[in-house]
Amino acid sequence: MSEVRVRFAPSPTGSLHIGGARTALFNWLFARHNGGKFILRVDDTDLQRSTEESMKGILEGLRWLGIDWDEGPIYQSQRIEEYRKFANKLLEEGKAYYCFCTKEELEEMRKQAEKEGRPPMYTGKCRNLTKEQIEEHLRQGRKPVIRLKVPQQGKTVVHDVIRGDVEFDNSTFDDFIIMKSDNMPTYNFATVVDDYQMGITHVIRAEEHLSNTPKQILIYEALGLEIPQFAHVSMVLAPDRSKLSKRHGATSVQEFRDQGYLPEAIVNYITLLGWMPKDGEEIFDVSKGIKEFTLERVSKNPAIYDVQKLTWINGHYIRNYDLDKLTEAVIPFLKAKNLIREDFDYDYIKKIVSAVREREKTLVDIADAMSYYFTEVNEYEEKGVKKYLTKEKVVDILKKAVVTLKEVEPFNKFTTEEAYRKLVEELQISSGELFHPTRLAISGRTFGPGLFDIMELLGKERTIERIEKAIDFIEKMRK
RNA sequence: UGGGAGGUCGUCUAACGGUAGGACGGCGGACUCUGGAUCCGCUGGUGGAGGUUCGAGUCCUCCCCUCCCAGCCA
Repeated sequence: MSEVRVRFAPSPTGSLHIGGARTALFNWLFARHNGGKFILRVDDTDLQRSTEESMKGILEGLRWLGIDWDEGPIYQSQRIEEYRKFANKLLEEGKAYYCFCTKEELEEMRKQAEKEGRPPMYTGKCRNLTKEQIEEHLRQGRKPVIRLKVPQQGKTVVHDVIRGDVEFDNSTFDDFIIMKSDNMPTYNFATVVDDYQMGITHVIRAEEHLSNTPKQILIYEALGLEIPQFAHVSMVLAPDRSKLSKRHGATSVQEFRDQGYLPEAIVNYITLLGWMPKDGEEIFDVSKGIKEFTLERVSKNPAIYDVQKLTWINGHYIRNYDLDKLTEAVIPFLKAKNLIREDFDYDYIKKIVSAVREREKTLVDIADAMSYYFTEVNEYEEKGVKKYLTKEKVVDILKKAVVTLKEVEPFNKFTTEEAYRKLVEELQISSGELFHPTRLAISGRTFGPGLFDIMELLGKERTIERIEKAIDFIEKMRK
């Protein structure tokens, strides 16, 4: 058995969306599981739509996810002579031919088929041109495409590792184009030449290409090349079951990254779209995926991605990440919110992250939850105001809290909690009557880390100052 | 119109022809401050109709639904 060689071959015409990332990941897992090679190829023969920016984004997204490639990126646009060489071989052997049909002629065939209720197909009009006719057309400066001569009888069978044998009747194919009139290859042709020359053993890709596969097999056969194994993984669909597109909200790896998802969480989640470890445990790290991944256990169903489940998984990773690593990950989000500049107190941020991580599910949420440690509290949550700051005794309670806190030394979560509980007893009130207004005063919010954690992190001075400010607010509100 | 693939709780995914289970979500409860964290409980499914079989999510037939391909895009 030769070495496993698989490839991921994105077209640089858009972002790396989660469906593509999932396909790349399955290829990568398969390569790593089998001690083989993962090759990155770039299908950039659509010269009009391919962009450098898109290419960069895809590479960056793969790197960020940790999907490293062993060879490449190999650009199709730099291999045009290879495709032309193989096309000429087919021409010389009479297995392909020039077609001079104009776009208008092709359109006419399409309309005729529609009128007769047939599927649109090329009629084979140029299939049997004489050498003289061909030369005459060329002399006139007409630019032909090259079409493969497709056998008109028999079946082509795709032996799919995931789905089993899939049969196609050759009569359903026309003589499809392999080289365009601009002398660039079509997708099906370039793919065959590349996969052969790169020694690809398994073509693992999305199911949308299953219907293209018999055409590729016909090309392999015409060229006399050995056919790789195919595995078509199911589509990842949008929540409305259509193909992923921007109207569905975040779909790309970059967008999820910008929303504060961790690469490990995304990798864990997208692995579950069509596969699962034997023990059924859904949180696992990538080494376990590498150890257990096989194509035979890949599901055939289309999958609809679920942002809520991804978010739940992300929360798990946030709670269990190495604290320093998590702090480093949060810092760009703090900067994006202008909460910190270049000279920040790393240890202080780390302490807050540690307090905040238990209750948040994305890095954006964490940064948001940290804002009141860095900026002044100028607003209070409206529902909190109504619920806690309109009570008759709240001002007296908060004034007494200030007096009490001024005496607390050292000022940490234990001493503040002890002082607060003692105050609750003295005043003969419920804990809530003291704790809730305090939380709102010092954070502006009704939820968050433990109250005494917040106090310790803010420090004595700011805690007291904010409570006093809230007292002012309440008194003004009462006028 | 032709060809191809699929169909298990709302979503993802398990189940040698032999007990339909897990997770997320939703609902409820517990947490001597919150709850948008955590823990516990509940809820909820084999698209439909036949057939084969002692026994069908699983095998067969028909119907229905969804997706993909039929671009000189990939």
